Amino acid sequence: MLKVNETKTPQTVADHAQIVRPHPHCAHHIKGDDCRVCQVRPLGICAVLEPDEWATIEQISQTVHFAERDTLVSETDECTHFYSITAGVARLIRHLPDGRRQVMGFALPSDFLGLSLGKTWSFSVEAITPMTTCRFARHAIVNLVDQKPHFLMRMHEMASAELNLAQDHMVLLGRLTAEEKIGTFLLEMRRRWARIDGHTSQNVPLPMGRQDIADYLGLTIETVSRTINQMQRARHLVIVPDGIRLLDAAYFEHLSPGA
Amino acid sequence: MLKVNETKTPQTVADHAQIVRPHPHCAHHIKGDDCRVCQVRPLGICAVLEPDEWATIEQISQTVHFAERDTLVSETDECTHFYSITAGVARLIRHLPDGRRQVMGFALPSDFLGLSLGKTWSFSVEAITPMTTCRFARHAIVNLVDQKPHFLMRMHEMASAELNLAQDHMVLLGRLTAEEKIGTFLLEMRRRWARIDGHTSQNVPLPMGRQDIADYLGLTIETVSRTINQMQRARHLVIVPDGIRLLDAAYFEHLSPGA
DNA sequence: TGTGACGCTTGATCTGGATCAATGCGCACA
DNA sequence: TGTGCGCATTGATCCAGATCAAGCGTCACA
Repeated sequence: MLKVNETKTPQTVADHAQIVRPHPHCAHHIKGDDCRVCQVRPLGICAVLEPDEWATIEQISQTVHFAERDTLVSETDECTHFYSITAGVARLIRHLPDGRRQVMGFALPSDFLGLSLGKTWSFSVEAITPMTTCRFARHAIVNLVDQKPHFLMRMHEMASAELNLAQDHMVLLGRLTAEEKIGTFLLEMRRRWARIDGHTSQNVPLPMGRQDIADYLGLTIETVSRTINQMQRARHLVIVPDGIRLLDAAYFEHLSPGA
Repeated sequence: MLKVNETKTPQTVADHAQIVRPHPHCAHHIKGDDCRVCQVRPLGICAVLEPDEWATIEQISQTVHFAERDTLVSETDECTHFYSITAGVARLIRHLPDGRRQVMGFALPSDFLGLSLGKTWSFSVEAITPMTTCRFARHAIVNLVDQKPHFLMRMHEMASAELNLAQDHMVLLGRLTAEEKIGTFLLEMRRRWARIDGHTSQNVPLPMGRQDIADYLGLTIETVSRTINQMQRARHLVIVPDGIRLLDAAYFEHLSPGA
């Protein structure tokens, strides 16, 4: 799953993007996950569970699909369920009363929604592609965390990693130029996809639209479009269907301060 | 501790700022905290400990003082100790190779440094005022967390609150105007001081300099200075020694989107 | 009572990225 | 084979906030 058939053609990225989209159904539920075949288990919240604990998790989880543009959770919702993403991509977003938006991040396969264990969401989650998730009732996870300290420790590890990413992003938003923001973003996405599919490809799938990238980086859609196209004209990358391909990795490494 | 003698004079803020500064010694250690007299215990990491657990904490902690401008931890350091702040204010800061800085946040009394439990720091912590901290060896806290799941849960709660603050700050950095950033910042500081000293005062101590505020809000020092002085000319606030006093709370509430 | 360092303020000017305004392009559906 | 809609691109212009450049007040120390 999520393996890229590495080739020299732009289709590689298209294939990759294709693979993260399961099937275009509306949200529906299927009882009974099978942890033995879960592709993201070693990366996600379940990585610390022993095989004899899989049954426990299976009993409290459901597979839930979402279609593109579905809202998984709304920032005003009470938090009744948590989600572990097994396929697809979502945006975590906060809305201001006047329509301004800030995208807090993108949720990829193996990411967990609900790390804070709080009773309310503080952001909306909207499907960018069709998604498959492993859904848990909040109370079931709270019970599990009470009974299995190593599971709580795993939640804490993942929340800490999230906090670290958030701090990286504060530096980006507060102190980087538009060009540095785009470059850093592309390297971040390449790194995250590599962790999931196990390949270090120069192809970076970008299932989110230009407006989402702009709202993630604190820019406008015009600046995102212009900057990426300037990078293409300068032969630093090529724009391919559903993403970009990095041509000049050194340029991006140099561009991204502190990494 | 940290009580404000509420009066109508600007001296209130100066008094307040005075009180958060213990004494101007260089960093030195005093063995043996006394949790019974700890002023921030109900607010900090120790809030979940029962009186019979205080002895455990006292055994693994030391009181450590820092002078203004001392560096508590450096972003490249290995993390050998954690700190619970009992008095004073510090800045959490990331440096870019070319000298640009991003202040991730300000650490106030009752804040804990090391919530992520990781082996390395990802930011520097620099004392803005003289500080008093309760210091713990990392391994001692890791042991404690292993033995007392409710203590781990407390760490997780506080880390989650931190993540939430970080996300608020991303919205600020990415989507607010300079005026909105300053207004939101002042309300945030008022709220945080109120939690510590128990008063809702219109006096907001600002022990950090203008440059620190600028680096926290993604602005320049000139824009911070101009904006605050414009607010003063418009009678929304008055600048007092070591801080500001809010005159027109409604203006600030209206200015700050989503709060 | 200097004096020099430091932090803050204020003014003049500049500019990176926002805003405003078309245009293009691909794809779903008639 | 159209036609309309949603997105991306591109150009022209604008402006919020950065940059550049003086002051100014206060405090530590000579």
